[in-house]
Amino acid sequence: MSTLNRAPRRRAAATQRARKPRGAYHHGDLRRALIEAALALLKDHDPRQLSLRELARRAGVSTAAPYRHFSSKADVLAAVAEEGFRGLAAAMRAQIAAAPADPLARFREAGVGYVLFAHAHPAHYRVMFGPELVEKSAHPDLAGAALDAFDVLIQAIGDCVRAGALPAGDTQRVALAAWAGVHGLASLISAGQLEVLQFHTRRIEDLARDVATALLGGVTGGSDGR
Amino acid sequence: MSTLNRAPRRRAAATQRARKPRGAYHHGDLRRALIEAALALLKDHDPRQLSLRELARRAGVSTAAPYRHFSSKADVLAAVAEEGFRGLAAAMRAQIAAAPADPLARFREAGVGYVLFAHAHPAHYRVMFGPELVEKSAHPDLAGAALDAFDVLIQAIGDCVRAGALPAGDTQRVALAAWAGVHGLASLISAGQLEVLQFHTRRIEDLARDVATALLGGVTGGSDGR
DNA sequence: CACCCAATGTAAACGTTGCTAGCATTGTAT
DNA sequence: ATACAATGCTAGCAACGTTTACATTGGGTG
Repeated sequence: MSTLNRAPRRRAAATQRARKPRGAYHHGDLRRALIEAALALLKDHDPRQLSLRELARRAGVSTAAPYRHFSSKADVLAAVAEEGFRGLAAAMRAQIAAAPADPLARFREAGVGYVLFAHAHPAHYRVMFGPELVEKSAHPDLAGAALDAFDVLIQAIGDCVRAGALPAGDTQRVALAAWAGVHGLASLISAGQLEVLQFHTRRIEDLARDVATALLGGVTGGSDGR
Repeated sequence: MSTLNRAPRRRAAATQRARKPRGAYHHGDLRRALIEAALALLKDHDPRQLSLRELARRAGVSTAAPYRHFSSKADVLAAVAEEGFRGLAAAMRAQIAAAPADPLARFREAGVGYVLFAHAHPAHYRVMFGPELVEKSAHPDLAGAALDAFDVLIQAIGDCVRAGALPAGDTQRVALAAWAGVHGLASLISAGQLEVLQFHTRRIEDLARDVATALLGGVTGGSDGR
């Protein structure tokens, strides 16, 4: 008789926020408002329940209005993801800025920043890498922002190479391994996989530093960073 | 919300009510048929367009029939993901079986197997880690299958420790780093991110081995495997 | 200033989805 | 043979993404 959690009757909406500046017919910057609404929603909701209609509601416009600014829902998500990649790059840069001058340590902290961003904005992160936007090439701005973020890692690696801390000629390979490592951890976190594996007791930042350190020094026994 | 219609409690593998064969009205094993239909669909379609109604259509039953066997769409996806984790574990074990006896090499090949599975079944992989199933704890069988897959890595690491190739006492940390690394690469692949970063020219297996090797030996200069 | 038209909003509708309610049919245990 | 639990069906709801046709606006041109 366990009465499993039945899906609750579709949330009775009534979240209308007649966000209308001075009763204007024209909104002013609906495009921006929609993105903002999406970002706000993602702060504490699954990406699933991010619907175009809900965004329109929050912006105080009709359900068809968004189509004047975006060609599809995927297009909105692409814009949202683009912002996400900018935030991701910023998070990495911030973490680097707070690190010592040692280039290897800075490289590692870039990874930590990456994971911290994903942990701080899990829903946003899921949009960035979720299944709705597999074909990134259809959204050039998105691809550009993603490349920019990736570039932070490339730069950090370049600094290491220049300082002689990493072998030259390997940048791409190292960058891929680094990206994979931090993205993997971030992804496991935002997918709730860590709890399944019972890692939830550790602090995220420590886990991130562990993984980054392992990547740098190797798992076999490298006693490098840290 | 009377909710008398609960899915029948699922027996652990041992017993099963004799599966009824054909019959025009009763399907026989709808549960199985729905999962199979989902797997077939995922072979060449996005997880997005995997709808319960479509599965019902393919199984030749009405749109409400699936609810006799699953309590929600998420429940179906959980079953599908569960199969996925079994396949993932099998892929790792297969790759290990084809590797030399050296435990470190076997550990690395487990990672390669992981990535190859994700590359071979991207849509399935996306279901396994996608946003629909964030709360895995609601699906105990799923969590169990995921843990089983994780266990392949743990075992491989254990072998390394016993052979003295990895320091003892670090298993969890090493396992997390390894899982993060391979999952990250797999995830980047199945999210189409590699094309954005212009890695598409390389063979997946080589990329996987690169990352796995980097994880083992460290990026700083480890000249380990390969 | 008057006008026009492109940009931007609205309303209504279509088809699809997840899910529920109530009823029909079946296989099996009594 | 019959009762009953399991399992199917039809119909319907609310929400969604998207399109179409129409309404309102404001900036640029006469």
